[in-house]
Amino acid sequence: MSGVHVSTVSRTFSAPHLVNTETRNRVLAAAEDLGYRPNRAARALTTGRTHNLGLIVADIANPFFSHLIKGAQAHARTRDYHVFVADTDEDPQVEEELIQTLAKQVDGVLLCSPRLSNRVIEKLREDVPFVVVNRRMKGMSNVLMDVGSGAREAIAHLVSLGHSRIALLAGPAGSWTSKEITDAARSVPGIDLTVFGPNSPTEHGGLALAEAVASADVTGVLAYNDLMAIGLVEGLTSLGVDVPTQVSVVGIDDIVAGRVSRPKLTTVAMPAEAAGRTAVDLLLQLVGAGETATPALATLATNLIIRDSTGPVRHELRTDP
Amino acid sequence: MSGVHVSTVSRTFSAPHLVNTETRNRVLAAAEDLGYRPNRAARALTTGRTHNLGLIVADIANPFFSHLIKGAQAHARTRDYHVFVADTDEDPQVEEELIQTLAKQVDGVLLCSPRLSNRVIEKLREDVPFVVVNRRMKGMSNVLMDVGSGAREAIAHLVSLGHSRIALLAGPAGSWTSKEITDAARSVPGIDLTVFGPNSPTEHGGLALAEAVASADVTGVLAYNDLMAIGLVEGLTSLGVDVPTQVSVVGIDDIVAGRVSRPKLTTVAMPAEAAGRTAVDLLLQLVGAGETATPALATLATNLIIRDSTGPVRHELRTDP
DNA sequence: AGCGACACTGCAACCGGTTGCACGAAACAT
DNA sequence: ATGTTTCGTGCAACCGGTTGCAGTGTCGCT
Repeated sequence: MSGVHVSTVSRTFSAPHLVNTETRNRVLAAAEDLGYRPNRAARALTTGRTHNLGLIVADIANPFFSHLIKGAQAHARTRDYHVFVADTDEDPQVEEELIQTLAKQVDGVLLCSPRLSNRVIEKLREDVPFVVVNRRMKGMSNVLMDVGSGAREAIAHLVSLGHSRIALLAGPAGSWTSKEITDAARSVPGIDLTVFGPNSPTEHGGLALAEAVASADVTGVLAYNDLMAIGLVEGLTSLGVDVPTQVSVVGIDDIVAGRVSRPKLTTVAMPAEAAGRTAVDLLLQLVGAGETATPALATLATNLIIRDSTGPVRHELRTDP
Repeated sequence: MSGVHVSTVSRTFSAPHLVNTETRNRVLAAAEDLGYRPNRAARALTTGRTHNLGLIVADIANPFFSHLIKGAQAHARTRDYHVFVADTDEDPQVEEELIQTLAKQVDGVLLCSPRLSNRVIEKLREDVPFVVVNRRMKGMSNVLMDVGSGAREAIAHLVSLGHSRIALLAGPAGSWTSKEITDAARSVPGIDLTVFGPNSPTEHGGLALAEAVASADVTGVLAYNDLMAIGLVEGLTSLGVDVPTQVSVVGIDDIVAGRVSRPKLTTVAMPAEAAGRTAVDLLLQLVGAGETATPALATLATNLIIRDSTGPVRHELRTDP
């Protein structure tokens, strides 16, 4: 209605300095009037930039991921990007489909704790730039938590309390983090380690292991995440095994539920929000640089939070029957 | 490479019956070979259908929403739709921007527990079809939880335990659910109700109210959600007020943290996953029907789950000083 | 007055598909 | 053998923007 060519309208929004102030104002006024906003999808057709990022997680209900998501979304917003989140339900098949669908609708994808094989990820990478969180992949940008040293710290804590027979509840198959934790635990000398898994990384997964843990000859447990640890504690308690006097339990993640459950959960805190922010930074860097991009690696520190689910081993109760 | 016109390729994917079986196979083979997939965004330009839905929540870290999201995503997937989730951080401003950006990239939006005013929502509605969850809006499709009767049931439970001086911890300003709960509570005869709020619907929000609740002359509390209830219990406990012997607390939502916190939280369960599924159904119905759509209303039942955070009032302790 | 520089703005091709229409060939009917 | 369908495919316009190029008008300078 302002009687100008579409290209002028276009420039008003994407290159304001190229259009006369007065014309621009007229266009803006008309746009305001008609409630017009440039169509991002159409723009993406020619520019190749959607100004959207995709974020894929295995389980949106896992509080660890929620915080990562919040960090990523808030940070992306400050860079005029939007983050679309999708949940794979721990299903590698769904994960792959999701990436392919997302590929053309976003400028880059944050892949968090993928369950896919490295090979498939390498292939998908041709379709869209990636930053992989919680998995080390050569030649790609990664955001990692130093979960190995977190696990070692947790086990050192158990050892310092006198525990030497320790169980490790592994996470899901395909999880890099789970492998990392397992390797770290195995590398600790002088302990007797039993590994259970792979398991579903949920409260239910922990609950299901209660009997096995109770009948195994262990006094300390490190779980793949807090959800499992909480489930385990619940299970042990209902079996009449007290935490921490009979078994000490350490989780990983530091989610709210761990702080309010009783006993309060000792855990390895993961900087989820920071990871989300960092991942967005690396991804935008990658997107901006195009083909020439150098993959970057960020490793974030973890730290042990000692609460009430761990305590000194009681030797007298653990003599032979 | 298969030597056919683009339009034939297009038809191979969007109208297979129009193309010769043999040609189709050749195209599909070539596509497979080149890793070609139709660009959804480009398709959307002409068809007006992106096959994407947007889902907007106030706080993705709230477990109630996580389950709603999972329900919606899983259900949408079976209809060949994808759901993009975005978090507003409880900020109406962000909520509005998000809707506008999403508007052209999705076929419809699920707006969950909006903080925006009805007026603004009515306006935004011209840009994109909506289904509003947890808010009654005339002329629009809604998915509601019968939170009013849930609240009445919760209060009846408290009354049956002998409580009559009851506190209500309201939710955030602008929340329809909060208003609904408050109205329901006020409509219960024979109790002495104190309303606190509006409050931040988080653990921290509940924690912050502990002192006020402790010094108010109440023996029963109904909180806007479990997160607040958990925070309140934490706060009361650290003030030396025991739950449930001195104060009984009821939450709303039935999140995991409530089941593992001690005492286990009595709560009004909300069918979050079902709500997500239902909302997707209504939205697709709306999208399919275009302008002629009749708005639908779905109300889902809630139910009281009695656990350990509520108990009989102890009259002897509550005599005057 | 004449000329180049500069600031705007319009033109048209393009992004990657979709779709109504037309056309040719094969199949069927008369 | 000829006329009529039917089927399969190509053509070209279009969706809503972006952008290189060219054209116009204004201004300053010699």
